[in-house]
Parts: sequence; C-alpha cells; structure tokens
Amino acid sequence: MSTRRDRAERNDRALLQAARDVLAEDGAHASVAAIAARAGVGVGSLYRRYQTKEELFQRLSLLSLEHWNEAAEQGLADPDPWAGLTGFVRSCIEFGQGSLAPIAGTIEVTEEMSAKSRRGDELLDELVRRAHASGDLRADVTAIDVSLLIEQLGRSPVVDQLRKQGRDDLLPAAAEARRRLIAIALDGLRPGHDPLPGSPPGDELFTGRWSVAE
Amino acid sequence: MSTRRDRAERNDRALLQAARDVLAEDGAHASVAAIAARAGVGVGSLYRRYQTKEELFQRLSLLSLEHWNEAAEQGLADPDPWAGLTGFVRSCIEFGQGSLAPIAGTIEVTEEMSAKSRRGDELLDELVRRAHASGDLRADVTAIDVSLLIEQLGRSPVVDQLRKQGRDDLLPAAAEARRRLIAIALDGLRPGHDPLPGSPPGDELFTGRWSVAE
DNA sequence: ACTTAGCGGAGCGATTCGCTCCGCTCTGCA
DNA sequence: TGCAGAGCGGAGCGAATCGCTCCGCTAAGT
Repeated sequence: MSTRRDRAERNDRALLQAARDVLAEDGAHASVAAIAARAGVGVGSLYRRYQTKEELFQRLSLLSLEHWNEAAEQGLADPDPWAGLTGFVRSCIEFGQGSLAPIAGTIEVTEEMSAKSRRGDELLDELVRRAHASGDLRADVTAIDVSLLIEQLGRSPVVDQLRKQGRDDLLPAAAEARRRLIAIALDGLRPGHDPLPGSPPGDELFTGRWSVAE
Repeated sequence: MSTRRDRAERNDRALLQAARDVLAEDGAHASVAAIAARAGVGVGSLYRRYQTKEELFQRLSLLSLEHWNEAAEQGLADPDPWAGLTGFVRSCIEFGQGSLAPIAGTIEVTEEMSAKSRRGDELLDELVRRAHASGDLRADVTAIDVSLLIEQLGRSPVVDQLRKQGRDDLLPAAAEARRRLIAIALDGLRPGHDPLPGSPPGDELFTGRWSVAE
C-alpha cells in the first residue's frame, strides 16, 4: 500500500546493487557519491538508510554470505552431486562475490557475519564430499581450492574494464566469453588429469583475511 | 664501470617492478609516491627518469608486450605443442600481465606498442594452431579464449589482498594455492569435455580496449 | 679540497574523499 | 483543495590525497 515505503525499499535494493557494480569497477576507492549516482539517488538518501559507508559495506557482505549459503543449500538439494556443486559455484560467481574482495580487511566483521561464514564452510565441505564420493570431482581438489576458484572467477577483468569505459555495447559479448572461461575452469575440476602441484592449501588463507588490520 | 650509471639502472629496474607490485595492490589509484617508496627511491628520482606518470606506465606496458612476445617465441621453440602453449601461458601469468589491466584506457597507445601487440596476436595464433593440430588442445577453444584466460588468471585476489594487509608470512602458501588454480584451468583446456557454451568470442573484445577514452 | 651530478622528500595547488545540512517536492490527511 | 511535514537531491565542508616541482644536501670525480 504505502507508496513511501515501497519507494524506500526499491531505493535500498538499487543502492546495494549499485554498490556491487561500483565496487567491481572502481575497486577499493569506490566512493559513496559514485554509488549513490549509479543507484539514481542522492547521497543524502544513502546516508539516511546507512549511517556510514562501512555500514553499507557490512550489509553487502552479509547479503553475500547469505547468498552463498542459500546457493549451497540449493546445490545440496540437487540429486546430482556434480550438477549441485557446479550450480553452486556458478551462482556464487554470478552474484558478484568477487567484487567484495577490495573491501576485505577494511570493515569490521560482526559476529553474525562470522557465524554465517562458518555455516557456509560446512555446506561447501559437504558439497565437495558428495562430489568426491560419486567420483565426479577429481580427488586432489579440496573445498578450499573451490573457494579460491570462486574468488578468482568472481571478478571479470574484461567486463569490469568495458563497463568502466562505458562500452555497454560489448558487454553481452564479454559476458558470453566469461561464461566460456568458467566452463573451462569447471572442466578442469573433473577427474582424469595429472595430480595438482604442491600440497593442498590450508584454511589459514581464509582465517583472519576478513578481520580489520589493526 | 661508472657507479653512478649502475645505480641509476638498478633504480630504474626497481621502479618498474615496484610499479607492477603497487598496481597489483592498489589498482587504478596507484600513486607515484607509493611506487617510489616501494622502490626505495624518492619521487624526485622517479620524475628524473620519467617525465610523467603516464610515461612510466607506457614503459611498463611496452615491457609487458615484449615479455609476451618473447614467451610466445620460447613456446614455439618447444617441440611439444602442449608444453609450449602452457609454458607461454604460465610465463605471462607469472610476469604479472594482469596488473596492467587497471591502467588500460588511461594511457596513450604508441605506434610501437600496437605493433608489438599485433605481433603477439600472430604468435599466439600459431601456438594455438599447433596445439590444435596435435590434438593437445580442445578444438572449441580459440586464441582469444586463451588471451582472456591469461588476463583472468593474471591477477590473484588472494595474493594481492594478503600483500595489502602485510601478511607476508602467508604469501608462499597463497602462491602455491594460486598455482593449483592455474593447473586446474589449464587442465580444462584439454580435449574430452562437453562443448563450450556460446559462440567463440570475436576480437572486438580486444580492439580498442587499450585506446584512450575521449 | 672543490665542483657538481644526482638524490630524497617537503610542499604546492588541484582534486577527491566521507559526510552534513538545507531547501524543495510531493505525499497523505483533513 | 489546502496544509503540514516526511523524505528527497545535491551543494558544500574540512580533511586527505593526488601528480608534480624544487631545493638543500650528500658523496662521487678530478
């Protein structure tokens, strides 16, 4: 009913998506002004909804974690272990998880966030375990390998740059090219290849990476 | 002999490597002050060697193109088409080609640069053609797919972020984890997988991407 | 011992940052 | 229809940072 509240909610969603886009384009120096402009609202409206830039980014991180967990649960609901795992990976990549990387270490991690992060780790472990058991996933790949792969593919240099240059005409082609790269990487997760180099990465690469530098 | 000149040359090399590192960490807003500091010289010395920030970045781009071409020629010299192609890809990734992405579109492209770029395209075409002919490379992968793959893997979100946070203790582990991701992606280039989605990307994704936005 | 090439970094004006605050619009109720 | 005020956009604030200049000083060369 209330038009006022509807409008505010639309603005909020637009702000969050704009923040993701601008973060992808401008990286660490994404400015509030750019985010507000991209969302089509004034900075004043942004600051009524979020007291501070950090609060906006915390909200963004929380939503990302929630999406990760929902996608993982959907993947586990798939009877096919391989389709479940790859569906999860693709969903995370397309959601734009990667664009949050530049703000890691710049925002305070709330207890709610780290709880959801732990839950996400468990879900991914289970996805990987299932795919190992069914023989669909090469044996020497760990859950952390998969996490890092999502992070690596979560940003697209080509798409980001074209967007920054305003070449919107080329974006569909770039998105299609990107999908091919993702398919290539996922094919590399299949069994039947030479063993991976080095030893499996430990989770110390994730622990503490999101905490604020003192 | 001349100690003066030796020192200057060492400074120059340190500047170029520092520029690569800082670009990887700070992206588009890498500052001259940060580059000079990382190289262990004053900004004054940087500006005696390069009249402007753009000139430094042009030099950096030129060296990257030259490295690309040398690596491609080395790859072609390898009697094994697959080893030649993957050696080329790995060499480009490790050289840090990816760190130049943020400055694309911000510097003027000299005639020398575009000539070397054309030469690089030809060399890569030949590498891909050889690998196709020997059956080592999946048939639906094009040279542009390989270029985009190099660009995608040319930056490491994990390594960049750990460096920014000063967690140098974790860098070796991150580098090893990165090498595993590269191996996975290269395995995905092998034959024997489902066809890639979409149609092969055209070279319009590269044409003009390096020209200055007007 | 004297000259001077070559260096580091303080500091300039311009720009951009996160954020505040205010005038205006346009909704919702009488 | 008229009016009160909720909610908006964006000008503008002080601080920070930018690319770049310039100068005092160190130390190499004669």
